[in-house]
Amino acid sequence: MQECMDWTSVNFDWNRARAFLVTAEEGSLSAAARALNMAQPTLGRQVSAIEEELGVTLFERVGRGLELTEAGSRLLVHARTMGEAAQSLSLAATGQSKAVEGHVAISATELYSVWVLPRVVRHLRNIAPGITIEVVSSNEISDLKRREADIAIRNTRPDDPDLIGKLIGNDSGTFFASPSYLEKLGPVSTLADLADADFVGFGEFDEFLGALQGFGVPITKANFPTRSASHTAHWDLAKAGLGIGIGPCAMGDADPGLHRVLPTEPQFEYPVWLVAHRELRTNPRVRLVWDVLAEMLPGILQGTP
Amino acid sequence: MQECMDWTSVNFDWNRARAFLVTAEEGSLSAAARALNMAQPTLGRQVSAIEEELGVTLFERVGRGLELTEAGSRLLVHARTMGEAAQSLSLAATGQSKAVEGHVAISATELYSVWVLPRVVRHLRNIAPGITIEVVSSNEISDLKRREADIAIRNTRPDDPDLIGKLIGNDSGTFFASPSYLEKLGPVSTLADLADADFVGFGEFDEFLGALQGFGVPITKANFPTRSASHTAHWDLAKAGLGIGIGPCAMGDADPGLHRVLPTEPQFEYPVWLVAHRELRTNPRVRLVWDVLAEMLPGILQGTP
DNA sequence: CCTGATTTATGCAAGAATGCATGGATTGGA
DNA sequence: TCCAATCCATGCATTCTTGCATAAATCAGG
Repeated sequence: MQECMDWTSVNFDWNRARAFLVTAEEGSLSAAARALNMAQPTLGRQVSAIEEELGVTLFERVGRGLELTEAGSRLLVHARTMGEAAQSLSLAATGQSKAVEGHVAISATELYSVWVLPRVVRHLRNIAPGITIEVVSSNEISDLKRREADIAIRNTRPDDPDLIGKLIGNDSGTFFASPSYLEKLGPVSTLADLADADFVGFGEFDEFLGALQGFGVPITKANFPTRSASHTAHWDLAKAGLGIGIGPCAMGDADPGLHRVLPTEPQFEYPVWLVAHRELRTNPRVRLVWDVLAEMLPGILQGTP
Repeated sequence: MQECMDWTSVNFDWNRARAFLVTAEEGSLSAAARALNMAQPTLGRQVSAIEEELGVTLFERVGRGLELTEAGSRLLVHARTMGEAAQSLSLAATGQSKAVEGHVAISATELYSVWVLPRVVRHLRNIAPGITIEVVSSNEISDLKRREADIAIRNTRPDDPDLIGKLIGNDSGTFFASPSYLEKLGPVSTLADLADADFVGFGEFDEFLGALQGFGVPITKANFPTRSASHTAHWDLAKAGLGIGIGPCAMGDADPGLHRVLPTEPQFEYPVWLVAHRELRTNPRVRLVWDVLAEMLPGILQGTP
């Protein structure tokens, strides 16, 4: 243990680093000031101050608005790490705070319940021991207004004005099948080669079939010898070699028991929304779970565990 | 790109996080105040402020001195991440600063020149494009006073009062040999089994032999059929299967062409010092290289690339 | 070309953080 | 047991930062 560390290099004003970070991310001093609930001149002075303190020009004053210099973008990555650590610190702190105790129910589709939520819940248990989590696994659009869940992960924008939503990003799904079935099927180079393939169906049958045909997959009802209303069952049936299934790209790619039928096609894109009661957002423990979900979901969906 | 990010969780006072970090690392408010060139009451108030801001008690006031609470230690890891990022930011900034341009010569032993310095130089080239680096590879104790090098990595504490030194940590070396030679040698379970082994010698012969015998290795001059004054040549001779060589544990463990002769024995421990002119420490570009070395060396020596 | 909206920069008063000096408390050793 | 050293907490004058109001500058669109 080195007792006498040299702190001179961390002796600059960290708040100015924060000013630099959110100014760069938001794109302008005014927007950053709004985001931080501060006055715009304050942020401008902080940015100028850190520029002088570090001896580096971070932004080029080009007309209205600022533009990152090359040095600024190189320094921004470190400011981002600081920001992420600050966010983690803040989240973990509100978790440790004895004020947040109680129960939070998260609703998600079946596949998300087994694919993304376990990690999130594990992390939540670490940073907020006082919170108990309930996972409501359902393919139905869970009714938040009836308190079946406090937070829901959905694939559509919420339309109810009482609900507040946050767009996390886009997830994508594609065709997967077990290696054994792919061997039986023979080589597949285009979607047209799937005319005689077996598919494992799930959910609303006609809607599903229509979507596939819209993508140029030449299939009919005869291509569905197996079928389940449960998405997890559908997934396991595909894994058992009974045909081609559909699931999130990141989930299938991470599963050694499944391979993509085609490397890139087809690509089903759908948005991922976090939804909650507008009033519940102010509840500290729901707010904590919300923030942790918003922090972790993008990484998980992009398949970077 | 999500345009409207939520910055509320990074909206706390980052300087207070810094106060928390160095107070925890230094162990007391007074020591932290000295390290940061601040007054002790200031730091005390900042720590109290962040405790109230986060709603978490970070320190237990126990007599004289503070003691981290459990929540505090859990939050400290995030503060450490912030601090490391802040240090990287600061270093990269002084590197980008156009003030630091010129030449810096680093002296190191032959093995360190090929094992640790390449990574450091690569990193330096990234964060400080204006600095050119010269690696002075020499087993001799390079004379800093004659300007053969600006910074030296040594294994002894500098005794000259004009030189300033910083202890990086301890490195350790042990016996390595190629798989082919280990097979030829047969099973080895204790140091006594090495009485008939071939060693590759290097450096001062008698001193080397004495040190080995002091470790309880039963060898004589007859055990040294091969020998080189160059440490890198000695290393490559061992890699070529000509006998047992000695080198840093982390370096040998990372080399697929070499295995340890014995899993833990013998363990040669030696300190690693960074040395420079006292006056040169104030030179910004030398200071930058010094700081980067101090930051990277511990990780490299412990074999965590 | 001109207008309106939006941005960055500056002046000034209020507020907050800082440093110094000091008091109170605890530990370790003579 | 007492003393010296060390540490944390508090009061107060000073310095620094912040926020508001406003000016100057730039871009988009009619």
